[in-house]
Amino acid sequence: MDISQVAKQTGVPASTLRYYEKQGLLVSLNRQGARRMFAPSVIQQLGLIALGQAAGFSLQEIKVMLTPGGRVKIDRSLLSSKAQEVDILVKQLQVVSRGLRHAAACPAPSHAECPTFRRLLRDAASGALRQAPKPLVAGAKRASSVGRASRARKDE
Amino acid sequence: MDISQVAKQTGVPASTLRYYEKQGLLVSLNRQGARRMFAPSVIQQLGLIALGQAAGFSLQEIKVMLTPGGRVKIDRSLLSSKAQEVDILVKQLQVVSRGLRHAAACPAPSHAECPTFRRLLRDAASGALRQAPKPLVAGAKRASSVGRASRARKDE
DNA sequence: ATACAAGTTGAAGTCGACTTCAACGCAAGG
DNA sequence: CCTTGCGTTGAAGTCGACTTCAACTTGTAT
Repeated sequence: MDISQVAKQTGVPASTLRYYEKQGLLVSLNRQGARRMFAPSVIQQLGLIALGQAAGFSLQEIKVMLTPGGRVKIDRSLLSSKAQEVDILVKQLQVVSRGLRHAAACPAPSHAECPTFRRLLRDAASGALRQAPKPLVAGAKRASSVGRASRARKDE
Repeated sequence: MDISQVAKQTGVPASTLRYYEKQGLLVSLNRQGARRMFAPSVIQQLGLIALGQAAGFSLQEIKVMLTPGGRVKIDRSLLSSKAQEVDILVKQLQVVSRGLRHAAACPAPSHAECPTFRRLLRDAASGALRQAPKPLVAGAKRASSVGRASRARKDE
């Protein structure tokens, strides 16, 4: 598959694919002339990367988890500790969600006065922020829909 | 309270407080000479900001939600739609968590072969990333522990 | 053969949320 | 008086994950 095919199928822009390769997350090799040719497995690899990102791993962290071939070679304990982190984050976000809903519903003129809100605020502040794990779902504004992709983004 | 007191009590660095003020998220006024003096309510305001950030609002979004006095003045529907987004994110993260746990537990030599993993991968990739809402908990590497003071840590 | 779309590269730009820096102000204490 | 030390400012730097750009080279269709 050439770069634009991968881009179309996965929704990951070509520039990102090149970037990933430069960062060592992807291997393409077997170039046809100057052009990259990717093995079909690249789609799996991109899925892995997406999963890793969604879990809050940085690209560099993800990199050390992939063998050159793109297979998972991970330290299982690292993985499950990350899963725990994600779970913690989930709990914090649920608190946040409750906080938002309360703020939306509570008719109190000043939320600062409402004990419920104050508690949520404390939880959200000391909890949710204090030990925030990672940039979580950062830059992923659009793009990346590895599962399938009708039409991709225009790249450079 | 002067800036360093606020910093100590909240854990938010002075530079951040100045930054927030410059961005219009905080009001300090009543300066003593050249020095900022904050009303005690600033702590509440910082809590609100922390909550907003944890919910995935950008500082600018948070700004429009606070009246100059630091009170919530929010468009309630905006709030609850944000709460929904957070809920969606929570669901996605739960998928991610399951994916991580599976990867940690599954003995298959190649995860690419495991149907369970493939499914999780697809979900994580097309779901979790595709419509990620906001930078969520971005830069908050350390700092910000509004709920507790400089010493002694209790609960979480 | 020639045009043109698509690929390649390294370098630089972007974005958000801060941090760091240099240069300077000012009040209190030795 | 003069140092110490916190405070102030605007400007610039940082970080991660990309994107965009300029300048080319290639593959393919006509």
